[in-house]
Amino acid sequence: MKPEASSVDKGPGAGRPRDPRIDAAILRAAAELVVEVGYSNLSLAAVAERAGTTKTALYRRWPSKAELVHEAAFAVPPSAVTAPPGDVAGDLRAMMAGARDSFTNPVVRAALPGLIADMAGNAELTARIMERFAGLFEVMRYWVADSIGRGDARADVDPDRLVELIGGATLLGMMLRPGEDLDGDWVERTADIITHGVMV
Amino acid sequence: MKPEASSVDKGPGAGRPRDPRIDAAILRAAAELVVEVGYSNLSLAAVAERAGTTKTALYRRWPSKAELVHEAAFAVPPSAVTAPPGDVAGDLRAMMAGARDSFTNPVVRAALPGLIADMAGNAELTARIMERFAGLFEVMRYWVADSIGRGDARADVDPDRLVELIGGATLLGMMLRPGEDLDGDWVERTADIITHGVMV
Amino acid sequence: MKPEASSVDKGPGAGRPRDPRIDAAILRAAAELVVEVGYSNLSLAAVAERAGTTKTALYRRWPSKAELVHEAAFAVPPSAVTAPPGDVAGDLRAMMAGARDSFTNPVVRAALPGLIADMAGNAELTARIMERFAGLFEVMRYWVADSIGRGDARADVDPDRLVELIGGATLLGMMLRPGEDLDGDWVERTADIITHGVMV
Amino acid sequence: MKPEASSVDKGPGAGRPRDPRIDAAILRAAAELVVEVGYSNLSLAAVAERAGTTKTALYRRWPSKAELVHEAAFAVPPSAVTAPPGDVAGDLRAMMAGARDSFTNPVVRAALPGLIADMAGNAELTARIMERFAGLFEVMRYWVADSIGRGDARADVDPDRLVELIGGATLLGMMLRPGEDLDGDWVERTADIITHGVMV
DNA sequence: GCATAACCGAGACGGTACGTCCTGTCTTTTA
DNA sequence: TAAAAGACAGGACGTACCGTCTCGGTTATGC
Repeated sequence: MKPEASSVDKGPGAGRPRDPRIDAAILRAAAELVVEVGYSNLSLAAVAERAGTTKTALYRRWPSKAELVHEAAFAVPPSAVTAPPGDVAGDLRAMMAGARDSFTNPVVRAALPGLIADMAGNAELTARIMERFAGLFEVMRYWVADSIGRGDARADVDPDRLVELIGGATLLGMMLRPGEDLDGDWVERTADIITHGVMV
Repeated sequence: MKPEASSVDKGPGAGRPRDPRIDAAILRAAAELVVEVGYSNLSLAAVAERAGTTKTALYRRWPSKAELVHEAAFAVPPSAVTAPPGDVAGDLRAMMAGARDSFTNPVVRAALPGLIADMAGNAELTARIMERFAGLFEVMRYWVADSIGRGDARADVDPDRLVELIGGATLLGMMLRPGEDLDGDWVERTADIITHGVMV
Repeated sequence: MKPEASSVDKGPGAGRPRDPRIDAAILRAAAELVVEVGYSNLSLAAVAERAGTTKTALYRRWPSKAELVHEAAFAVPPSAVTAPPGDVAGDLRAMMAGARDSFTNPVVRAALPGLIADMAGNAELTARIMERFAGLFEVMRYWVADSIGRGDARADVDPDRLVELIGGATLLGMMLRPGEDLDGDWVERTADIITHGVMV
Repeated sequence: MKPEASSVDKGPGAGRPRDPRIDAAILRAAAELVVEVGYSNLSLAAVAERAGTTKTALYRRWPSKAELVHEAAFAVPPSAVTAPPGDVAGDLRAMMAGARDSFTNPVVRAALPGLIADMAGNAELTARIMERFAGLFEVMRYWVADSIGRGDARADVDPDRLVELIGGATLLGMMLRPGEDLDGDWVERTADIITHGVMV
């Protein structure tokens, strides 16, 4: 049995079904532990123990620490912008705040640096993790097209670059401030530059 | 003997002096190996072996893998902008290209994700690595103040946010493209947004 | 359901009857595999797979690896001496050759050392395996009594010791020669000593 | 560093020397544990723990459980016959008792079945273990030649078969009696048969 | 000139985590 | 009920790395 990246169904099939409580217990244990000890000090044996199960059950579900932690950290993918009204400055500030909130989540914050390290040189893992954020790019493309259509944004604004700017600044800002969070002022000042960069 | 973060001189002192060729050989070996196998698969024993020396000599010089690789990767700190004339668009494009060039260096690219992981939760290491980039923030502050003074930049542009936007977008852009580099068009499109965000 | 040591019938009973072809397939697979990979490397999952069935069916029939292999190896219990005429030297040589033939069987040879190991500290298993050889002691007692009666054997020959000498020498001789077999000369020379030890 | 079968010296060499107390502690722990839990339940991690060291140190010294236990059990090789006077019956009885004493040693008794299993199919290990008993065959050859020379033994007695008979009967006798020992009567009765088999 | 201090190589040390394997049991669907 | 499939707990395996240490032996300086 090759482990599925996530514990998805694989047809009804025969055999004893996996106990879904074990899935949940492992994810919960991984989330707790990664916050407590950090990604690199996170041992899969410790996760299994806290989840009240064994390494065997864990490896049956996830092929690596990265896949497990990735799923534990991003159980709910970050949403870009929920309310899409026509206010460029407000929307960008909301996106910025959303990115800040996603990355500031304790589990994400503890897991992200390690995940980044494991992703490097593992294109497959990178792709799987990144597809979770694919929606963000899609939403941004619609938003930019809409803003241009309304005459609020310059015609040559590249939406993919915009995602990279917002996400990258948040990522780097978080890394530069171990211990502390990104406050409202930070969001304001960063969104301000981007807003002027987008507006017509 | 506590090892010095880098192999700086510590007075004449007595005793046999360190062989500087070993310093160089270790740094070279570390740079080569981190590119070949990646940060997490980099073993200090392997570095010592390729350098033709031993772990003992290595640990005498650097206290940890992170410190060693950090020094191997950033032997020359990245310069922000060399020619500082009064062209906002040109300057920002040059800074963007400079960041791109720094992060695209094979050794940096191979080492950075792992360094980020080791930095998390190690504020001391973070500080030491970050001080290498302190000059960037300083230069940016001067550049912004100058541009504002010339009436080319808006008065409320925050230079620190600007550094985070440029560096973060470059970092994230690199991470999203394992294998490929950031081309001129990428630099152009990203710098374009920032430029409009800065200009008055 | 406790499994029976061997797959004996347990009355007609209710429910679906066991498929006897599975019994045979498992025993054949166990015999083949123990020769190929040795006792300690023999996994019950592999036996089940080669037999075209599953561990469930296997464990329903035999409670442990030792019981299964024991039955696979000693499907036919070794006979002591088939023709019982009154020739001490000839009979002992025949017994010696019989022991040699039993232990030289490839399956027995591959299985025996592991079985010995599993028997140690498991008196119940030891008893079950040993009762398969109980007939040998019985036959030997008759044979010795008969030989003494005919005046061919000394009166104080202990038949149980005789069995241990013959079996033990064969066992040890086999162990000392991994790869090769015990030839006719070996049988001759060993039987010679015992014969003189028995004869009046 | 390939582990040496036994922790023999390998020249003066460089590097930190092995701590001989660790060798001793491991052997002692292995001897104790094999008696307590049996060979198959003996885990190398448990041996290391009881010895107050780690698996690493253990694997540095012995390549396998068999090699370690073999050395722990046969720290002193069994001597064949110490007093070699010219009494065939007495000498053989002494040899028999010596074999009995060797195999009855608690450590040997606990270790032997498992060792036998591991030896099977590992000719190299078999050879290494057997060479420890090579002296026995040598001594027996001298003893037989001497006895023949004195006219006490028949000329065609094969000394190697004699070793196999004595050792084999003891081995098998021990295996057939889990829990109990081989008593003086057993030695007497078995030696009696062999003595008559040898004497002229 | 010779002691001292720090270097160098080699490699063992305690410790920890890894990912795999196997055993014997249990739980499910299907026959 | 049995059969097939496969998950489950538990635990050993042998390997790899880390960062420290203990050696014997080698340079430099500095008294």
